[in-house]
Amino acid sequence: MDVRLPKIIRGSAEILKTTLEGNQFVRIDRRGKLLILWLSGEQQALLIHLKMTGQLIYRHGKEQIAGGHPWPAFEGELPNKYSHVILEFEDGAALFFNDLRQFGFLQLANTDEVALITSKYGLEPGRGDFTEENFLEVLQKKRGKLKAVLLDQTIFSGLGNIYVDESCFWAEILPTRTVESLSEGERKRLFTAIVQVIDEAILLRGTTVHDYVDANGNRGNYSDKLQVYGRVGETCQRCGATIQKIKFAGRGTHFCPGCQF
DNA sequence: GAGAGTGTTGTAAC
DNA sequence: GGTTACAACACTCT
Repeated sequence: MDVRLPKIIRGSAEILKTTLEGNQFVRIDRRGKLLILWLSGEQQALLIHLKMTGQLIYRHGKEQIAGGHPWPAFEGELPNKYSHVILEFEDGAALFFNDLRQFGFLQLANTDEVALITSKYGLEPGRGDFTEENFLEVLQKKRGKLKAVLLDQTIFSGLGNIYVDESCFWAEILPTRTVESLSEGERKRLFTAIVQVIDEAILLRGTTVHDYVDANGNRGNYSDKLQVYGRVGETCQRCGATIQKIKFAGRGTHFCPGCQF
C-alpha cells in the first residue's frame, strides 16, 4: 500500500498498512455511499467513502491481462496527481484511490465499529426493505423541507443531490415543498420515482458530471438522462417550461416550474 | 484576477 | 429538534 497523502486515511495509516499487508478482501458491502471491504475473517473492514470527487479505479495486473479478463483495462494515466492511496495486489493489479478535492477517506474498522456506523444509515433504495409501505412510514414521521429530508442519510440513505432533484422531477413535486404538505398520492409518486431513478441510474452505471468513474474508470451514462440537474435555462422535456435552479437547503436545487408543484 | 459554485457530510451556532 | 453556515479542498466557470 502506497499512501501518498496520509490525511486521506482516518486513523493510523501505519496500522492500516500493516493490517492490509498479506491480507485479502473476501467480501464487499455497501451502505448508502459507504463502501465496506471485509478482510479475511470478516472481523475487520476497510471503509471507503468517495464524497464528491473520489474515484476508485482498479487496474488489472499483467497476468490477468494476458489471461484475458472480462473488462477493458483502464486507459488513463495512473497513478495521477490525485492518486492519494494505492493498494497493490499480489498479481500486479492495483486499486487507485483518486480524489481531487480530498474529501474522501479510507478507514479501518472492526465489526463493532462497522455495525455502529452502518446503524445510522436510513432506509435505502435497492435494499429489500425499501418498500412503499416502509417509505410511507418513515416519511410519516418527518416534517420540514422535502429536499433536506431526502438528502439526510440517516433518514434515507444513498440519495445525493442529483438523484433527489431528478426523483422530485419525475414525481412532479417541488423539492422546496415540506414533507407534511405532501398528499398520499404525492408520497407514493415520490416512492415510485426514487425507485425508477435509482434503478435506471444503476443500470447506466451512474452519473458523471465531472469526475465520477466506475471501478474500470468508465464514466456513468445516466448523465444523458438528467431532466433537471445541470440543465438550468434549458427546456423541460415534459412541459416545455424553462428549468430553474435555486439554492435551497444549502444545495443547488433544480426543478421545472411548469410541471412540478 | 476575484468570487461563486461544485456530486458530501460533520460540526457549530442560532 | 430544525435550519443555516461553514469547514474540509482544488478546480472550473462567470
